[in-house]
Amino acid sequence: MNTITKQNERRLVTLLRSKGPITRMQISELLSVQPSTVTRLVNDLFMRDILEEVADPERSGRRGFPSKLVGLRADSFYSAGVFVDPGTLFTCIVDSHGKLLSEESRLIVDRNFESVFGHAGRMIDRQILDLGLNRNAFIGCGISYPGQHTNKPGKVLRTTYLAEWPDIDARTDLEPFFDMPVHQLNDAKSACLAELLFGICKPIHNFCYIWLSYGIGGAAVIRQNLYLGERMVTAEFGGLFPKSQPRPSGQDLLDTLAQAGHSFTRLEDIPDALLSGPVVQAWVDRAIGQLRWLSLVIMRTFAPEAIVIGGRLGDPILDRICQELGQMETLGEDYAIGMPAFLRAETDHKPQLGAAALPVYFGTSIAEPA
Amino acid sequence: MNTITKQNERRLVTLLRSKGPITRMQISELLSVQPSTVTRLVNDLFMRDILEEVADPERSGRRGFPSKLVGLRADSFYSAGVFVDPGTLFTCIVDSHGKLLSEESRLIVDRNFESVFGHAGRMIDRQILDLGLNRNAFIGCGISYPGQHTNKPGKVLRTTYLAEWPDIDARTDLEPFFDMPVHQLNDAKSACLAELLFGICKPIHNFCYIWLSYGIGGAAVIRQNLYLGERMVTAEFGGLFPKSQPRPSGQDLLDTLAQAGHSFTRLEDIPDALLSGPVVQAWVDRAIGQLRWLSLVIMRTFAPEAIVIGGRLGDPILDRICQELGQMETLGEDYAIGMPAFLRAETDHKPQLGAAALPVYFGTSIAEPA
DNA sequence: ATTTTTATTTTGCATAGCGCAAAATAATCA
DNA sequence: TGATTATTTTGCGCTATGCAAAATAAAAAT
Repeated sequence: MNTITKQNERRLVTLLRSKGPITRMQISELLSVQPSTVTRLVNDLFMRDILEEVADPERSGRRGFPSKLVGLRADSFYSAGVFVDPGTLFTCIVDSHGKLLSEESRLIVDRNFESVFGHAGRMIDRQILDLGLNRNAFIGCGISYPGQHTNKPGKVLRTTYLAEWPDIDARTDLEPFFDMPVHQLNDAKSACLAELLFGICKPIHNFCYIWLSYGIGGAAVIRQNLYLGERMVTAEFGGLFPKSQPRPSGQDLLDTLAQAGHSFTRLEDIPDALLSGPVVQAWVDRAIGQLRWLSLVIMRTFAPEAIVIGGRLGDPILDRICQELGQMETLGEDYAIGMPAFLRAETDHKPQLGAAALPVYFGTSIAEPA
Repeated sequence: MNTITKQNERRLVTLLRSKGPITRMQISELLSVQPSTVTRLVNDLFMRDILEEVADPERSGRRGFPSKLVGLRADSFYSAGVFVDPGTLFTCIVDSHGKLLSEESRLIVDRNFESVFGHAGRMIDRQILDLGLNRNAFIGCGISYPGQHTNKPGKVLRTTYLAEWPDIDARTDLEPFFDMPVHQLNDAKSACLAELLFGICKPIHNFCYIWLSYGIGGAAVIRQNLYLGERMVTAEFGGLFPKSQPRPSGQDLLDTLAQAGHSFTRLEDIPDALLSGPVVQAWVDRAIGQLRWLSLVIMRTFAPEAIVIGGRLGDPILDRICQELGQMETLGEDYAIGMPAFLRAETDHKPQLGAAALPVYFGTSIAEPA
């Protein structure tokens, strides 16, 4: 694989992903390096087929050496993603822009760890073959599933749904199934990376992600870097809610519906009629109040520019939550600092995109120094 | 001033401050650089009188080239600190280890901004003269006072006590009074830096500081770096408490005592007898419950190794709070990750030390890359 | 049509920083 | 006294990058 290792190379790639194609002069200013350094950097990455020049539509009729835009090539590398829904296995291949090139899903009948990842590996292999891609054009494979990270570095707590799974280490336990570098993060943190690299957060340097799925997860991005701490247990927003009422998770929604006589196991199964009905609406109203409080906590701790709402609750609910939070004038009584932007996640429909974002993030991004 | 600019120089200084004197081999390993690089780095800093060799008491009777310890020189530079208590001006000079070389305080009679900082500048000048120090051996002067940072970069919100003050920018408004680089941060964040550089947190890379003074402030240190975000309004823990009961601030303690018939304006005026009496004890009990909840919030967001308790509430109260929090088995019902260490701040008796820590931090520390 | 002006990009040169390998050093051990 | 050992330094070369001058390709002026 065509690895991007140098400090300034990664800074450049991160910049271009965030800004889209820009001129060499802009690169020079934004990276605080000399134009000559940009030339060498860019030429080197051209030769390695990582960057390309694209026509500048705005640039015409102006004096001086015509500037050309430099951008990331979509086909500079590819990434594979595996998302393990408790009942279904989702796999996909994306290009370096995060465009979904192929996807394949499969019901999980045998929940055994070896069985699941054996299938996942074969599904990825098949897709690479079908797309006619070169295997070593792959920067890696990302694995994601619901669960809370433990203190052990590189391990993810087994979920309640997959209770028989062992604590899994990406390198030793998963790599044999995929024959490429493997990265692993839980669903919330992976989804957050998909927004950062491929979605609505591309231009945003500091944000927090509230992941509303069957459970509630979260992630914080600081200076375009996922904040993991040393134990990966940071920004676990689900655990913050007071126990006086149930936290506004998808599981709680299912429970609420069940109590009203509508039993479903999966969030996707809730019919639209019910989603716009009074039971769900009342639940959403309560959730918005709770999430407003959570947003206050986030602003008092991380104080990000934006709070991103995403998850698997579905568009009707998440859109409304995001919209109503965004219209609020304040988050609390003595809340004096400005309101964050509330953004609706773009990539949460396909959690396998989050998984595919992991190798891109760990393989091409970098922390800016303070 | 003998500035420390190079990346590895700052990494080395940060390392030595954190670890104390260590051998060149240890430096090589801990910084992941070649021994030869250490030699050059260290020799360069020797010549600039920033480092010194100290005898290794443990190293004797062992084979091989005897290793000598390399440490920071106490006199490599000095720093000045100004802390503005609403009623009193505290100034000090410290050496590079944070040892207090001199201090001077003065009641504030004229609260006018120019008057206060005019006095502060002259007090610092006098102390430099008295100590016989060279003015350009100073890395800078730190200014600290209670208040919440605003969104405007480099500005500190004027406190309620000093309401007539304008928003102050360190560079433009304060530098004229001191004739050296000036840095400015509120009381909580400055105190946090004093613990990081001079106090109990020297060996700790990730911690959060709960500052219990007349108000409640906070700060977060991530990988030995103060986390300020872009607006400096991060980790404002005081704003997190539910409004159902008053937040456990010094002001609340004074109010509580006043209601019990004991009126004081300053926390230092509370007599010991009262501090060990039932009114204060009951207040502390309530405070511990509230701070336990705050600690849970901190662990769910920043998930630091340690939570540090400091402020101006005085030793009897703060010691007890810290001790009781540290003995708890859990922070909440479904709290599954390990307990943080609860540490009692060492430098909070002298908030001017926090101010003096600012130039040291901004002038010699560095963020480690992720 | 040619020259000038302009903004952008590239080239040549110099230097700082650091890795690698070999040498030097100062102690203990045989 | 010489061998062994751990640590530190020296010599060499490479890479990344800054700086200044040159080259480039367009518009504007002549």
